[in-house]
Amino acid sequence: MTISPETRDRLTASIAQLVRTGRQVSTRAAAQLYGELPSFGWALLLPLERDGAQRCSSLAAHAGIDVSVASRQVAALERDGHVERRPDPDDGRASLLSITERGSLALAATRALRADWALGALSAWDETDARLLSDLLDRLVADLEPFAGHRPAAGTAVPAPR
Amino acid sequence: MTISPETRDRLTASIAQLVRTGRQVSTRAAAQLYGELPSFGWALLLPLERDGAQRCSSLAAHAGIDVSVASRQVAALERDGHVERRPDPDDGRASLLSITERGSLALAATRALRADWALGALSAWDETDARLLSDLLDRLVADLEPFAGHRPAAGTAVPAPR
DNA sequence: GTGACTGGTTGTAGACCGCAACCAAACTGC
DNA sequence: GCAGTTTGGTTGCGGTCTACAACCAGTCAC
Repeated sequence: MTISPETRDRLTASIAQLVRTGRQVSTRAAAQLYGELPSFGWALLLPLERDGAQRCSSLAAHAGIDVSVASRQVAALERDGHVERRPDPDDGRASLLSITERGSLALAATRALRADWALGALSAWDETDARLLSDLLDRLVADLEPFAGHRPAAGTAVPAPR
Repeated sequence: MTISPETRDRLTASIAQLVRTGRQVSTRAAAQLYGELPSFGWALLLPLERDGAQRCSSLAAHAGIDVSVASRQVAALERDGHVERRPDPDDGRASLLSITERGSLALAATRALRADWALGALSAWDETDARLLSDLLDRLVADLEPFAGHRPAAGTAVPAPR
């Protein structure tokens, strides 16, 4: 036995609520969270800045989205000059994407905006609670991951989605 | 000062990750989470079952979506016989929505499916951790709420989204 | 009764998403 | 080296979820 049905319901309700609120915040407080970047800019530019130039498929995997989606988003970022593309020397089919000066600046600006915003939204939190929540969330995400990513492998407890 | 920048970044990253994973789970594990209901069925039928017949606008507010969206979703549920509509005796413009027998059964079936699913996904959790996380999440949602709901009131620290 | 208000519906449009089809480069075997 | 297959990426298309604006009809104030 793991957790009681009541607690399970409460927990799933809390999660659902957070997901919903998160979506709303990200549309309402868009200016504070995105800056001049499009909504997906953060998720794509951050790995580029942190891990250096990489392929479109790598970004897609990292962001947990389909390559086709990443392709379009990257194209948009490239149009806006936040990202630049050069042919991969090791493989003529692929492109290596890297963040531009302009992209770095935009990312930094967005980071600062987010910091300000978080300062207001999380003012009631102290260090230990925040860390505790973060740890628990990471654990939860890790447990949920198998049900999210890569479509269910054959023979798993997870039947085909439809 | 509230929490350190590092912790703040970590926490926001954890939240973003949960939101993303949550979205993926809800598409991948759709069959386990929704049953025969459409994706929005849970959010609408649950309040109807718990609080009894109510108006469309009430459901919308509860679910945190626009009335127009709720109206369409309710129409779909009504077409499928999960919900029925009768004129509000107190106000001829409004309809009172209530869950039907069929809706109740579908909701119960979905609830059972979810219980099974959660049993697997949350098998590593114990009661105290789950409660703790749930409490922290609720607190977080409460702090985020002002930035989510009702468009920013004039004179608030939150400028117009765009 | 006339005018303002309000609950709800519908038209329209935008943001994301994934799948399928496709192109071109790269690898494989012979 | 040349068919046949695999692989990185792009594009076409359709579906879902969302909000806003325009609108209709019933209600309320006076």
